[in-house]
Amino acid sequence: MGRSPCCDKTKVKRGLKRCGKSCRLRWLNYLRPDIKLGGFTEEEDNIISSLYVNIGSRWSVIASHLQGRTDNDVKNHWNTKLKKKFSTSTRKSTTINTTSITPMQFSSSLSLPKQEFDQYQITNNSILDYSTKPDQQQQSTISYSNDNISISNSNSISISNSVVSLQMNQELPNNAHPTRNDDFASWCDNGLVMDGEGDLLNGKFDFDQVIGEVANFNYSSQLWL
DNA sequence: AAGACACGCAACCGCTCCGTT
DNA sequence: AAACGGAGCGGTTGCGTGTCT
Repeated sequence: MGRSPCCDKTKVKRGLKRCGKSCRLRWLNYLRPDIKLGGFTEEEDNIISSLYVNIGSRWSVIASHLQGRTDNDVKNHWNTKLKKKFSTSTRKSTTINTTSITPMQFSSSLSLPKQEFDQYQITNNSILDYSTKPDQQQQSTISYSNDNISISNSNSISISNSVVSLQMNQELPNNAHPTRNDDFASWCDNGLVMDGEGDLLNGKFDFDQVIGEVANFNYSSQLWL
């Protein structure tokens, strides 16, 4: 037996033949007065990309992080523009070995300015290098003027704000990995640390291990932004 | 000038979830 | 507990418009 259509347009009397469901959708996606149309900012692009890396195509969750944007709008924007931009940028990024699971060793303390994404990504690569190239562990000290991140010798990282993180890894289906307490949290591109629901986190994070570009950690304290 | 092609985006389709009966 | 219906969601389509040849 076939499935019944979502609405019966033969009963719609005139005009564009919109049923109740179509009207509702049009209101939600287009006519609502608080909706922003077009013109995505660089910051919005970054948030969308970051969330997509972490939680996948959960457009409603992603849209909930962008004021005035609908899931449909975000989805269209991703499919038409960001997907290409994103695949181009990840092709250029450093390839990281994802097969080895290596305890993360930090030999330096560092802090990072939230705004300076480029510098931060360089820093991330350096951190990853520590996990994949043990012979270089003692060689670098990185520091910045602000104190958004600090890393100690005891495999823990403190995050005082929502900050930039590790580059995406296309070889993994999802950048979120379970921690010991069965919750999820991960780094992502462009300044966010979030859990499996896409909620942003800050607080103190204790690393268990690093798998490629993904860090497993327990967060001993967490604040919802 | 016109046909082909690419792109952006509103809307549709069909599925799942969840509250109600 | 089961059935039902509405709401919400993500994938996809189709149309209008712009660009290229």
